[in-house]
Amino acid sequence: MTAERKSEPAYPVPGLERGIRILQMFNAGRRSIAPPEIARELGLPRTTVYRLVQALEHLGLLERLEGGSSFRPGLAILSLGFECLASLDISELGRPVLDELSDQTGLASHLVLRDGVDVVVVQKAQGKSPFASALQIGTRLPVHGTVLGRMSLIDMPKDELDQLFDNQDMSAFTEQTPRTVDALAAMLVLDAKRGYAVSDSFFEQGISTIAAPVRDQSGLSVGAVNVTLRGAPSSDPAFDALVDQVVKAGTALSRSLRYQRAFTREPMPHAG
Amino acid sequence: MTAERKSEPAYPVPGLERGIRILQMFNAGRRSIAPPEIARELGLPRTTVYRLVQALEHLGLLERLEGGSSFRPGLAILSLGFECLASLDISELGRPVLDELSDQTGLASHLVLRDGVDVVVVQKAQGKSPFASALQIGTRLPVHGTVLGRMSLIDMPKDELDQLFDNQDMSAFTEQTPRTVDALAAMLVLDAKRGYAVSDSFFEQGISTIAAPVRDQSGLSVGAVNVTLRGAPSSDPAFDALVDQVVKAGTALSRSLRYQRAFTREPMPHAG
DNA sequence: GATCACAGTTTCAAATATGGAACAGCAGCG
DNA sequence: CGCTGCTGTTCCATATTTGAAACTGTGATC
Repeated sequence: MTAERKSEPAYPVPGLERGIRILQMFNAGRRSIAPPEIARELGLPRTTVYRLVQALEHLGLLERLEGGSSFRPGLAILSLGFECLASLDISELGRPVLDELSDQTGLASHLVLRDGVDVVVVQKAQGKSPFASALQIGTRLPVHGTVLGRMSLIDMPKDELDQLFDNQDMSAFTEQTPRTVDALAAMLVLDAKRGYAVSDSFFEQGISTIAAPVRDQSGLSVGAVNVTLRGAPSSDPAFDALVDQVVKAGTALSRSLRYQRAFTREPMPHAG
Repeated sequence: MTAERKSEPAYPVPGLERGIRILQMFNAGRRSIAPPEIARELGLPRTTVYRLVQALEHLGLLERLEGGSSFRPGLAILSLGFECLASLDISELGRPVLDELSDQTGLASHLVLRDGVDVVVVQKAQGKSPFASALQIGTRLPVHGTVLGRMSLIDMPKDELDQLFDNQDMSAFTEQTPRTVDALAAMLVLDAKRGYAVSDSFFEQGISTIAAPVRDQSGLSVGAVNVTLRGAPSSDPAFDALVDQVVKAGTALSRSLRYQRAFTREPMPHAG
């Protein structure tokens, strides 16, 4: 599911990798898991799973569903550098921009960053929109199958694209999903020229999206911002205004990012 | 730093535990760490640390600061069941309540849940307050040294308190911090009677807090809600109104929690 | 320029975690 | 009722990870 980095792990730490894989099994639709499921899905010996689960529980990363032997994520998850990610420059600086975007449009807005062949939701705002956002912080979406993903890719040279999707499956979600890197690249050319992208119920049915790129200090797109709305955006009378607002939010975010990232080196050299 | 669970791990998975400890070294004031620091602080062999760090990088949990060999948390952190925690009942349901509280008071507000001898910030709202909240989601605060913590404890029987703090150090942050369980218990009696707690620059200098308990379906306090303000709250002319609003938010959150948790068992039994 | 301290990497024997096998407890089913 | 399949747990030999030692490179200090 999650993008694999390079192919070979160099030096293995199986205990660690497996424990992490267990935690990664949880998502918005999967809030509790029992050990046998883990063993089956990860292809691990039962004994090992019980040990891992015990260790994770001991660390507070898993909590036993009362009574039973199923587990859900524990609060200690939030101690895993998340506090750090939450204060991540772009995420923190992005907040006001997203808030304003949502306020002005009355729509839910999201900021995503690309991570391999996924984009990850790192910040969102809901404003006073009647419909809550469908995306949670931390949600991952396939980069090739969403406008948010495509906006994150528009500055990537073709050879890097090839490399990125080498051996990656490009499952089709709808008929419009590109199934080859070439098809994707063709879409990206258009996307780049346009400077924004619109999906009529592209990834999720009934939810449409208008997205614009977010660039870092090097001027290359590293993520995207969007608003989500019900129904077909192109039929919305305020469509052009909407696009304009999203694009503006994108450039505002890019500016924050450019400004900030230069100082990301060693904000607080630990005083040994 | 983080609360240890039970004393003995039963069955060890050193690789996992150590990897997790590395990730836990990051916090709001510690955004990047170099391997030698890790080795020193965790008391691990250098070789081992390099291997662990490599494994974590491979998993996308750490990112190499460009050029150097220091690391910061990677976006894959957000795949560790965090999406699940983000949609955690109380956290999700708490949002509107916090938003309203911040809107009405113009102050930053926070929702914390108790986890061992810490409380963890699981949700926050800033409203249009001129000063941003000092607390990040995921931040842990010592339960005995903060009003948020004390509000989370007010329903705990003395013997459980003793057990909880058995072998836990109760460092003093200010002169008012209770240094023994007995002293804490005495404060809690008063806190419980009052139904809220106020700190004049208690934990952090210059920042004051008004907190109220949040109870689960069993009627016992499991967390707390607060607003933070600059200066001394007791001198604020709207003090009584503020307290009232915070307490109301607390009971509103308690209601959501009571309502929701009953269904937390197996929301989506995986269709193996 | 020589010396020292530290960062980063590789090797390999030794210590350790791992997982197969075996057992008990339960539920469903013929 | 006994059989079968699944879960949870314990034990122990073995295969694996681990970490001391050794080596290189770099930068500070004398």
